[in-house]
Amino acid sequence: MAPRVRFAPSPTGFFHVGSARTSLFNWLYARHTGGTFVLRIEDTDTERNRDEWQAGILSAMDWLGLSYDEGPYLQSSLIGDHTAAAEALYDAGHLYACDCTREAIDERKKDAAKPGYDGFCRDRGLPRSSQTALRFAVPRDGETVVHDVIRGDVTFANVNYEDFVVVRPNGVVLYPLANLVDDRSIRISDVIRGEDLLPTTPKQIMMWEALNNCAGVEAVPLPRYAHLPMLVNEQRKKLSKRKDPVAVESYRDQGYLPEAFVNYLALLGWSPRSGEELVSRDVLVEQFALEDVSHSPAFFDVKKLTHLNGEYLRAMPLETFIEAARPWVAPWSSSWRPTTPPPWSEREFDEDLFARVAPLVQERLTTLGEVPAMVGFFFTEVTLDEAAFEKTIGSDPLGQTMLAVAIERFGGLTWSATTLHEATAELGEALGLALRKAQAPIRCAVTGTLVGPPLFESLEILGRETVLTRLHDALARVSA
RNA sequence: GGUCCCAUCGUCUAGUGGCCUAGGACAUCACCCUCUCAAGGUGGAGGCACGGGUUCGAAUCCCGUUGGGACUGCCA
Repeated sequence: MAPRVRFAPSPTGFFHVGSARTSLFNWLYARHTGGTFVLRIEDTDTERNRDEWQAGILSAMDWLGLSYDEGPYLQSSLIGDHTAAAEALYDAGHLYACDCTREAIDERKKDAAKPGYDGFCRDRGLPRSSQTALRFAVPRDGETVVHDVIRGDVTFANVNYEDFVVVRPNGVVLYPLANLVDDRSIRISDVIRGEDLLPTTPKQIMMWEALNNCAGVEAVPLPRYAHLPMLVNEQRKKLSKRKDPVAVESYRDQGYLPEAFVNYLALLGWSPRSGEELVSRDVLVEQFALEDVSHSPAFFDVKKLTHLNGEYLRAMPLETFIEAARPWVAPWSSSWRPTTPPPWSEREFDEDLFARVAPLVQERLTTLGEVPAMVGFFFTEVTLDEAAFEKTIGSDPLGQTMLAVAIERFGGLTWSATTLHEATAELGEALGLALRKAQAPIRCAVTGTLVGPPLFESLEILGRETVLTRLHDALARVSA
């Protein structure tokens, strides 16, 4: 039977790169096997749950192209199932009432050999009330084995587990059971999730099997488990929402492409058998195998992501690139827009002009967010880099001469990149300047900086009038 | 503290007992190309955590040590 996998985020913050990776691996597995990818939102933590986070998850998944086949199911709408399962477990004697307070437990724990709850109420036969939680009676002996697809069999001795709380005094069923009941209801066959959940898996297996033996409960086969290695930061700690730059949305904002992001994420903890690193989504789907997932944690390296992004950017057909850049260069005509607007106005911007400029910048970018700064001088006044001006013009008489002769020569020139190139070379030569030196003051005067797109093509596009004006302005600035 | 997981260049990884003088990619350094900056090309430096076994032979298998991490909630 085709696998059924699920991604079950809780909407308690920005969509996290770790979650994105988990989601991607589930998606890849489903697509590779022809299975079903189910989305379930675990929205039962009313304290931290927020609608905007939920919308954020959906939009980030959409951006990454992680399409789901079923759902989204809302965990909050499945609460009836959770309660029914808890009742069945209670009736079968797997759950018992406990009225111990945290303080009482901690007090007894002081001189106990083992930390955690000591099973104090297990045999007290307390009646259920609004003051009692329900705990799962963990077998005192034996062991539970997790048959993990990635790690092999992992054995846990049952004595290491305390009788954990399953239902709060107010009747709310807690995560370990709720999550498992939903997986049963939705008939999940393969649970692919972060390694941080490996130690709690035995609890879920115990409850799953207990449930299968309860009267009136349909037996459901245990899912296969696959625990993915963690994503860590430079300190080798699990990525933290608080301290690490993990919001997927912020990568989109900076101008990373979804294809590059997906490609990079897939390479964290997995590598295709072909050994290639630039891997299209189709090839990812074709080659992905859970068995090939690595065992050790991976560091999320933005530098490598950035490199990959540059590769994707350069590989794009020009028209695709122009459209991809739209949110950054013409946000007013885009349905989605980054937080930082371009330094020009809608009136100043010119679509056709940008189309001519685009090929000049496409190959020198790593992210789309860099576009506005790189092409700003085409659409608005130059933003002068003072240090660059001082170096090439302000304190350099030859630079000033260069500007003066250029103004004279450019005035009567047939206007093209080639002729501008030749003219500049000749003028420089006459002054004993190599082309790299000769072009610097012109570049600075016209673009404001010493680095940028190819100069002569830029001059051609900018036009004689603008170029001459800027050369004059730069010269005037010296005498001022 | 307890339980569990993990361990190849700085980083992501290839490697499943001989093909390993350990391969690739990012980052880094040098040079080339070049109107700047990129891109590209060429080359360099850089790693099997340690100690025992097993074996004719170990990065690869076993044990131990060390190191790192996760979990240990009436959050999800």
